[in-house]
Amino acid sequence: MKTTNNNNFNINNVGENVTLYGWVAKKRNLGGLIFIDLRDRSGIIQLVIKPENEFYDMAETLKSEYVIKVEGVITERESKNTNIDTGEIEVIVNNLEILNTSIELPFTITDNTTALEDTRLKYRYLDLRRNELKTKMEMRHKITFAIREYLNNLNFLEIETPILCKSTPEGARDYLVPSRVFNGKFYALPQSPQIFKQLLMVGGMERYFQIAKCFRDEDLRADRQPEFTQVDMEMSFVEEEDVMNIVENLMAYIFKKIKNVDLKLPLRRMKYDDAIEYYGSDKPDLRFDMKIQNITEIFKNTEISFFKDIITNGGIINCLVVKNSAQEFSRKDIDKLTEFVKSYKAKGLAYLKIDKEVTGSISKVISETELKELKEKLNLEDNDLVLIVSDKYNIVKQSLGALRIHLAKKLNLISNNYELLWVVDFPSFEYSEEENRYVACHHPFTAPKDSDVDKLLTDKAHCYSKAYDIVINGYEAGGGSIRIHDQEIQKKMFEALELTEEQIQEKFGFFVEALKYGTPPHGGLAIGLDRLVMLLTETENIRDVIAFPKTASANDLMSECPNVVDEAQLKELGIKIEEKVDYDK
RNA sequence: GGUUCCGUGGUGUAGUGGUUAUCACGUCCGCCUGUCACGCGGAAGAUCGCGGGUUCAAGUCCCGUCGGAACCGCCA
Repeated sequence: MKTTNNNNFNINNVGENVTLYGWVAKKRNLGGLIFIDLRDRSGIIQLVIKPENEFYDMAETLKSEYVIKVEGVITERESKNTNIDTGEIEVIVNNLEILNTSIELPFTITDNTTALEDTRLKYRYLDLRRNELKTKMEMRHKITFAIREYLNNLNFLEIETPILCKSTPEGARDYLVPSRVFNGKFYALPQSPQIFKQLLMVGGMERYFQIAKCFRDEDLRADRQPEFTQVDMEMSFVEEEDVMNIVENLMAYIFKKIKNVDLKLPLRRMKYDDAIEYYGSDKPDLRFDMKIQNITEIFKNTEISFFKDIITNGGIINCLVVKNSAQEFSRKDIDKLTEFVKSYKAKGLAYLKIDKEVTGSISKVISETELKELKEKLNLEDNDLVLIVSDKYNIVKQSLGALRIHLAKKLNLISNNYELLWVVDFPSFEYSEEENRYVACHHPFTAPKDSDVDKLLTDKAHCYSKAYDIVINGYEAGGGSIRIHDQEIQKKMFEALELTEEQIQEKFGFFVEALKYGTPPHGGLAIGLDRLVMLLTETENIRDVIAFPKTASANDLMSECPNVVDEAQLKELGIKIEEKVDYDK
């Protein structure tokens, strides 16, 4: 097979005869002399066709994105172009063949395209020809390749698990696939290979990994697609530190190889409760400081009525201090921030601008003692801005946590470093206001801390689990846990979740059965590959790192899926659509 | 399910209720022998997403709908 690589050539190849294949990226016809930028995956090389050349007329007919084959001689350029790698040379063409033509393009294939994303999504195959996407695809490949390399060296086996699975109503909504053989029955696409990887441990595989496609029928976000890829891992005979150790070393390997960044190991461990307390998030962004500060105590005897009400009702008062920025925030800016925290259910945003004379929403009502204590506790200086939310614990933390990120972006406080950490000691349960009971924070196979096993039934609020998330720059890049391998503890866990014996059998019967046959202690983790690639390619949009992504409403603008199917197809599956929506008009 | 923003030639845009709907790139035609964002001259190209309403008059205002983006809910 002939392969060419335009970018392989340089000044040392002058005089060589070469055969090149590629796309016409640009034609510059000077009327007697034609230059062509020939593009392949590796880059651009300039072709020259002179008037005396027998292929001159053919060259004149070339248009953007025609596919051509040329033979020619590598020659040193008269005038160099420092913008491209091959800028010192050009190819004097002595044979030209048009392999294919192209109709006019919807947008030009260029680095700084003006075309908006929806246009580019519709013609994704053209967008992929642009450097930006091409580089990201290459990067994604390099990352997955490095992962395979690393895990293979650690004796992991790559094993595929089913895509057609059993639906379980817990967690995210399933994508369902109707069964033709069993009318009325459905498969579900996996939300993750969770159960299978644990069964592989029961099956004695000891160390497993998979670059696994996962599916969740939930609404999308800038960093969330309905189908995405996890680097799924599971190991036998491990404890929390073993898993974290392997994964952070894998990360270090990737960061070194891809970005030449040296990670300092071991990575920092932060308790979940602390992450919430100081950063208002279980995925804190540590690239800037600005912790959430608790100032409830200062206002315990306050006369400020809405603070008083909050405290009486068991709420808290917390704040963020924006250093040396008070003057930058107009009343209008503060109003915008208020709207921002309101979208996180906070009732409002009180603020103080520190200066010789303190101003701001509560400056008239705050007592002298309170102000003095506040200044001391927060080390306030002139031109500091104090932003205060008072409400129920969760609302305060969540809104200030989000505001913290918002402000950092707005004020450009975020450093260029990569900040990785482990968030550990997740609670086993969280209270569901809706259901009026405790529900599992993670899946029901997550092992509780050894010291908390006794609390499973008696003190759910203080029961913590052997779960850990790896966080990079404020993104949850991966998460996992040590699983329950002891049947008695598993029974207790089901009991804690108020599952009846029937429900357990119906949902996880085969799995609970498997646990009885000498299940080794095991645990694992799944890395969100798309997010990892996002972070390493420095984009904030998950679509940028997926070859054929879906839009925010889970459409594929290119293939136009999902689509309506044949009546006959539905009939065969025994499916009737009750309300037909006419999507065409 | 909710909130906010967006939709105008192929692409990206301008457009205080009354214009022949702006500009740039691209496309097409002509000229041009060292360009690389080539240059110069000319031309074509738009049911202003769709439907309804208000008005003497709607790209512009209102309602709905479809499509796109971000966020909240959701994502065990």
